[in-house]
Amino acid sequence: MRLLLIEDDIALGEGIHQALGREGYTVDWLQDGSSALHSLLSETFDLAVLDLGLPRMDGLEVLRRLRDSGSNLPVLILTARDATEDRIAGLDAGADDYLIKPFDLAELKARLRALLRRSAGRAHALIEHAGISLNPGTQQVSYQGEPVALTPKEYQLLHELLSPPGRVMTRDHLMQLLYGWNEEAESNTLEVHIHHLRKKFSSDLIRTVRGVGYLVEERR
Amino acid sequence: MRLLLIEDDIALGEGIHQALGREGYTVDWLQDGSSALHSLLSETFDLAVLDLGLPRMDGLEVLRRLRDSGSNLPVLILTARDATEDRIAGLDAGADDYLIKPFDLAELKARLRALLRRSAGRAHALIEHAGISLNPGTQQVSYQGEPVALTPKEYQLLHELLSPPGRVMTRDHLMQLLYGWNEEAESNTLEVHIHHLRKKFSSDLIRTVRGVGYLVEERR
DNA sequence: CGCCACCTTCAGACTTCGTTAAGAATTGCC
DNA sequence: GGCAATTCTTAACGAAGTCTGAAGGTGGCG
Repeated sequence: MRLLLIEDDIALGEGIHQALGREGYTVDWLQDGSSALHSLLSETFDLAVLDLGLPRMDGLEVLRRLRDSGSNLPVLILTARDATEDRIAGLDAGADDYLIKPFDLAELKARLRALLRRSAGRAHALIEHAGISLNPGTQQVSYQGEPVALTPKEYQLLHELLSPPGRVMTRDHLMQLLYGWNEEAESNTLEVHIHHLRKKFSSDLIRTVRGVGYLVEERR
Repeated sequence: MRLLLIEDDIALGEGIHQALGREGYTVDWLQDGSSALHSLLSETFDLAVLDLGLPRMDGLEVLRRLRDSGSNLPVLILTARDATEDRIAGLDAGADDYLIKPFDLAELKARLRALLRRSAGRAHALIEHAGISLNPGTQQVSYQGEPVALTPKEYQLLHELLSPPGRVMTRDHLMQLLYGWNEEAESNTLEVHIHHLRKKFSSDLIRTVRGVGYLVEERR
C-alpha cells in the first residue's frame, strides 16, 4: 500500500510518517500543496492524507484539482478543531473522511484501514490465479489449498503482480511500491524478494522480462 | 529513451548523468544554454532536464525559445530552493515539472518516469503492423500472435522503425537513438541488430536503403 | 570487373539476474 | 527494556543473456 502524506507541520508529519510506516504502508511525505498535486497526478498511490492548511497551495485547492482531473483516490483530510467550515468544504470537494486535530494516531490508523477496505470493496473478492488464492482483506495467501506464510514485502509484491496478472510490472514500479522515493535500496533486494516468492510458490510463476521487470502470465 | 541534461555544475551533472545512465537512459550532457538550445532544435530527444542558472544563455531563455519553435518536448527544470519566482516563471514558460535543489536522485528518477509516462500516454496504444504488435507500455512484442523476446536495443530500433512505418530512418538517426553522441560504436553494431530483428521476424520486414538507412514498408 | 556497402557469423567482454548466506534491522514477547 | 524470532538488506559469486568488434562473404552499381 502506497500512501501520500501531505502535512507541513514537521513534528506532526514526522509522527504520522513513522507510525504509518510501522504499519507496513509505504509512505511518501510532502510538505506543500503544489508538489503534492503534482505527485498525485503523476504517480500512483492508494490513498492520500491531506492537511488543509498548507503553504503554496491550499489543501482544499489540491483536493479540488485532483477531483477535477477525474481521480477517485481515497483522501482523508486533517483539519483544525474549530474550522467547521473547512471540514464541510472538504467533504464537498470530495474528501472521503476527515479527522480533527489533535487526533489520536490509533484513530488515524483505524480510519485509514476503513477507507482502504471501502475502496478495495469496489473491487474486492479473492484473487485466484495459478493455484494461488490471495485474500486482500486478511492478507492471507494459500497455494493449492495450503496456507503460505508471506512476509509483508513478499505480500505486497505478489499482490501487485496478481492485480491483474498478465502485465509486466517494471522494476521501477515495484521498487517504488516497496520503497516510495525514500531511499531506493542500492542493492538487489527486489531480486531477493522475487526469489523468495518463487521458492514459496513455483519457480516459473514469475517470469523475468530482462531489462524491464517481472510478470505473472495471464493463463497457466 | 534519449535525454538531454543541461547543467553547468560539474559535480551535480556528473552525478545525474551517471544515475540516469544506470537507469538505462541514453544521456547527453551539455553545460551551457546556447549549445543546449542548438542541440534541442536540431536533434531529437525524448526529454530534457534543464537547470535554470546557466552560463551563456539562461535556462528560462532556452525553454522559451524551445517552446517558440513549436516543440512540446517534456522538460523538467531544476531550480534553487529560494527562487520561487524562477519556478513560477519556469512553469509559465512551458516546463512540465520542476525540482528544487538540493533534491534526491530517487525523486528525480521518479519524476522523469512520470513525465515520460505522461508524454507517452499522448500516443500510447498498441502499434500494429505487418503482423507485429508492439506494446510501448510494457515493451512486449508479438509476431503473428506469438510473443517475441527482444533485447533492449532491438526493441528501441523496432519501435523507431514502426512509428510510423514507411519512413526511411537514416543510419545516423538510428545510431544516435542507440548511443547518443557519447561513444559512437566504431563498428557495425547497427547492422548486427538489424540482422537480429530480421531473424526474429521476417527477413524482408526491414528494407535497406543503400547509402541512407533502413525502412519498414508502409503497407504489406 | 572491382569497389563499396551491407550481411552474416562468432567469440569474448560486459551486464543483468539468480542464488546464497551472513549480518543488520525490526518486531514481538516476556 | 532486553531477548528471541522474524524479516530485510548487503554482498559475493555464478549463470544467463546481451552487445561489440572483427573477419570474411555477398551482391549491387559504376
